[in-house]
Amino acid sequence: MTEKIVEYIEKFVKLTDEEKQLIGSCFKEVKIKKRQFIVQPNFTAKYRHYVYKGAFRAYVTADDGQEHTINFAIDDWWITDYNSYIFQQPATMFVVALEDSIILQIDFETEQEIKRQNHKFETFFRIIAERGLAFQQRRIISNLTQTAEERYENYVSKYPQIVQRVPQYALASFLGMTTEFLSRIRNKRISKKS
Amino acid sequence: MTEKIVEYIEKFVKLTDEEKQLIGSCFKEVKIKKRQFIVQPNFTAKYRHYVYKGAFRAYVTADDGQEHTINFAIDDWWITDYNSYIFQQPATMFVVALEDSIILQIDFETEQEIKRQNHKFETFFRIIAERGLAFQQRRIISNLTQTAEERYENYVSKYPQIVQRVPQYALASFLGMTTEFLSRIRNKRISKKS
DNA sequence: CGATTTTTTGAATCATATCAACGTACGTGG
DNA sequence: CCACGTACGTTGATATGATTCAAAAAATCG
Repeated sequence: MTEKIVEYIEKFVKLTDEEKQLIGSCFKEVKIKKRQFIVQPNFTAKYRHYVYKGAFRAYVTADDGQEHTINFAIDDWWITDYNSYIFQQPATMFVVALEDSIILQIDFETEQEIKRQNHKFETFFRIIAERGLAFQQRRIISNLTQTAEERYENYVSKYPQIVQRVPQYALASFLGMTTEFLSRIRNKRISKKS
Repeated sequence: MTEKIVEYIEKFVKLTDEEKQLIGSCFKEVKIKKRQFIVQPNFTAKYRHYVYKGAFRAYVTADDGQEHTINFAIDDWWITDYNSYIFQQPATMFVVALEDSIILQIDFETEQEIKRQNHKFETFFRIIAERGLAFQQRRIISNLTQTAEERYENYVSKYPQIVQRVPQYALASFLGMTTEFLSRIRNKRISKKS
């Protein structure tokens, strides 16, 4: 089961058989049922989660009770409350399974240890942090420059696999609009096409 | 001049005198005049810039010509188009000096080399990427959950030094609103206070 | 100083939210 | 495997936060 994550890591840094063995052993496989939480507010996020198979949604709830989706993660993506995990502070986000899923998780202490021990793992985590940074920068730009409809069209064309797998209210709150408005956008689009 | 950046790096990783010497020599000091660009669209961002003294603004221009501020950087902050720098692809952003400034810049190849050579530098850049990630996550949450007025109040209380130093139209576009609307918010606030 | 850039103000308009009600689909227990 | 309840998506009417445009006022700069 850890073969997949080793393969993933090898896309970024070449590993010896011994290193593959080591890094594989750092991750624990966990089955998560739909609607189960893997991160909750006020608890420190102890793990960084790699999605082996399944789908997750990270969100916050505003003062008025509304949920705002911060991120999605499906097969081969990572998810956690980074602010909580990196600084080992209480989380502000929920991370919940949208389907029955399998994750591979590494805990904070173990991650620190293997980064300290082996330059290659330090490099690997540096690379995924940088990629996350670039990814989020693109999202910030999209949010600032595009209308609700453009953000939706853009997201559908870039991440069709996610659009298909997540509930519409979650997608709407990710894109910064209400469920109702997203519904109207979709209907408009369908009637345009036909 | 490079003492300051070495001191900054030492906050995250302890260095020997030799390493201090080495990392200091990787940065080049450059004076930048107000309104001068250090990153421009279509050119690959060759450098990561540390602001020794001064103020910068990173922004994109949308199809309709409107400018949207992506980031600010003042003394002791870093700035570049990360998407361009990390992947060495053509930039989409401008980065411009808001005042006469002094920066310390490291070029992509040099950075790669010192990260490869010394575990500590790899660690350092991993840490700043992670912090950037956490920082941007907070911004995304703020944009999704708060009204224009709340975003402004929040930003003023967290980054008063920046609010004081950047033009209002730049701040407005950073916070995702028009200059006019920000002006109205500020006036409302002043009259409330008195 | 005059010229340019930035901020302010007012009025009209627009994109999106809200609220309420209804239709649909799904998953869960019997 | 059906039926029921809850979760999800749609639609219409109305409300509102924020934008747009235009023009004046204020601040900054050479």
